[in-house]
Amino acid sequence: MDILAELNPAQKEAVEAISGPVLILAGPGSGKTRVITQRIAYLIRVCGVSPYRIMAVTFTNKAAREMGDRLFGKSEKDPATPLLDWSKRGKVTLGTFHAICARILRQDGRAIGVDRGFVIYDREDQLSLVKRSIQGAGFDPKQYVPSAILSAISNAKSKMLAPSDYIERGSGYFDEVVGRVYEQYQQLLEQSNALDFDDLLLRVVQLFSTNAEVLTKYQNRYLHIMVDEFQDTNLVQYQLVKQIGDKYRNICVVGDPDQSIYSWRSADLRNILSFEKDYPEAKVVLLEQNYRSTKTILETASGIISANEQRKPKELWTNNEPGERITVIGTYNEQEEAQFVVSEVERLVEQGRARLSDCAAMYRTNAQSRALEEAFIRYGTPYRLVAGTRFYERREVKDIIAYLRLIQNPCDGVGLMRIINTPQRGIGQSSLSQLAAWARSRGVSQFEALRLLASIAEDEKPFDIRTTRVLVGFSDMTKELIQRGQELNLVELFDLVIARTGYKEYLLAMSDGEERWENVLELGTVARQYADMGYGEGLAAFLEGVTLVSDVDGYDETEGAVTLITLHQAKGLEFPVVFIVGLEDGILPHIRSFDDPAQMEEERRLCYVGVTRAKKLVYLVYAFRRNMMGSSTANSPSRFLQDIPRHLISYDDQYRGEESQLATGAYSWDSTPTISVDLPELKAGDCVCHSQFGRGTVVSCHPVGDDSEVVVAFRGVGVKKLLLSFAHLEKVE
DNA sequence: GCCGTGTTATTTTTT
DNA sequence: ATAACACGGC
Repeated sequence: MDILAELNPAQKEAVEAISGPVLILAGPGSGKTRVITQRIAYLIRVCGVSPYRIMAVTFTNKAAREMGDRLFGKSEKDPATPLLDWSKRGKVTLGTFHAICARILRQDGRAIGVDRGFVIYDREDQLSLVKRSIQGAGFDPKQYVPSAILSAISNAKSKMLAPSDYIERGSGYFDEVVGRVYEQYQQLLEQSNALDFDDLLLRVVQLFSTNAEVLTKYQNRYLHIMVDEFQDTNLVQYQLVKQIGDKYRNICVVGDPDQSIYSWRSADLRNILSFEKDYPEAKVVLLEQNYRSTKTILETASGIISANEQRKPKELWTNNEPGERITVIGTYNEQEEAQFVVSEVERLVEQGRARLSDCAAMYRTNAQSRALEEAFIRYGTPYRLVAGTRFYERREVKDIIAYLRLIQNPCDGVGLMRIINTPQRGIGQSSLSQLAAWARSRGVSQFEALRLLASIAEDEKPFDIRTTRVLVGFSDMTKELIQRGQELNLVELFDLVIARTGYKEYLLAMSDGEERWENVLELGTVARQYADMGYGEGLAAFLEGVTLVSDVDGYDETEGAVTLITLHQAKGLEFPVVFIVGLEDGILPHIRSFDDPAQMEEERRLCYVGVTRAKKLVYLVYAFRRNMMGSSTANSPSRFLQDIPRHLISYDDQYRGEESQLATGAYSWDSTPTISVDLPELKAGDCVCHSQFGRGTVVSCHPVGDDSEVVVAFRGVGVKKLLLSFAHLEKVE
């Protein structure tokens, strides 16, 4: 197969420009992922570059996996003809910055004192460490918001400021506090043999700048480096690319300034400018032809983004059909908004114009998903929430992970504190502070203190008999787990942890215990994938995997359900039908960005990203009233709507400012059920089956208009209110 | 030390 | 509206 066939001239240019730095500015839907994959294939197949010498950095794990699938096939016997042999998969360095850096540090971190067994702290772990650091630095933990301090610390790290730099540069009281806490925080991290997300990157930069030998090794290896979503990289990431690519300078970065939406995570658009400055010989390729959207959608998006002032104008164009006009619609409140989305989806599906999986509803904040979910449940329309309570953030999942983490790395202080009394074993606050004080007086970590406690003679124990007994009991248990861990594979170890801690019984005693236990079992399924790796190796790989996952990683577009997703998560995805809800001033743009023009522009880009996800149909929905945190507020339609040329909108008489037209019922949709199968007669106590929720028992059933509202308690799911005509309930005997 | 109740902050987005 | 958190009684 000719790799260059079916590429347009600009894409071809981007693929063929293999020597020297390249900057690809790629508009939405311009085939940039395709260009990157073809480029890799071209390097290997046509130019004879060893796959081992290529690094490709993606924004999410999912993007990495997909790129791998496209290049090498999904499995050894993938029927689709991939561009390259399956055997070459795994030879290309392919992953997120964080995953790649974790790998480098396991390999070579020793050179700067990073122990091979390090664990990675996620945001929750970080927050708990910040709380401890606030205290450790001598401040009142109630006086400061840990998340604010954490984000200041993370910001500092993204700018490569060490605690001492930060304290030196800081001005004012808050900076002083942050600096001191940062100092403590970093110290605690080191004691715990742990790295946070920022450290993963930072330590590699440090490794490379202090250790010429290691740097040279990587520089010699990576003949070609490619970075996707370059507009969302931060300073450290840029530094990293520069370091590794410095020898061959075959660096290809791909991005779109208009889709930069992560400045709050310290992503810095200036990286694109710096690139042009640092690599003046760089070839710049513009990908401006859009293959994704209709003309109407593209023009809508252009209308929205053109209003940004800090921006280089560019000309996107498409050969696609003009398509249908977009729909702008005002509803009374978020319930009506959600109802509109569901009924419109149902209408499109009935008319055969879309499948459920073709549709996505996007929103600015996670909280907005609730109203949508409720409507989808009531109508019985299958949906898929991309980030509910995230699986790996669930308490029970994190507990088990903490046990496993402690086995890999007994220094893990945050993990230890998490599980030392979970399940409860009588180690309360006072025991803990005694232990902490004793550990400090001995100059050892708390975990070491436990070991020490177990070993000293009965009559010399520093605590009372009861406290000592529980602490030593815990110490013995972890000791056993760590020892047995040496000879067990991950699944056996997993089971042993649960058996030895009584975790199952602990969960099942809770009211929602079954559901939680299922989550633990689910985690066990994940662990199974690592069972055939050697001890340590499997455990480390598992822990790394579960910490670096993102929500979109588990997202599967083939599922027969509507996607509910934040605008941020939607980046890089596409759908035939897109609903953006909450198009109101205060939501999108978000109220927190009102006072900063730069942030305001980012909100606009976010809106742009949403619209450009769509292939065929776009619905922009806003609500007149919205309940937020308990109270109801009235919002005006988003200012972004005003920048859409009128002739592109099919239903635009709503938001011209006349409040009377915003009343409920200003639009209509078919509220009568169109499916006229024989509905089952249901009464309390009946067993029913639902396509999504499975088996359940009817709690109550009463008529509402010519329909019935059924309340069902689903096993392991909870109690749901459903409309009989929509829910597709089947009666089970 | 545990468990219940009342109080409070929380919500912008996440590798 | 909800969940984490603090406080007080057992």
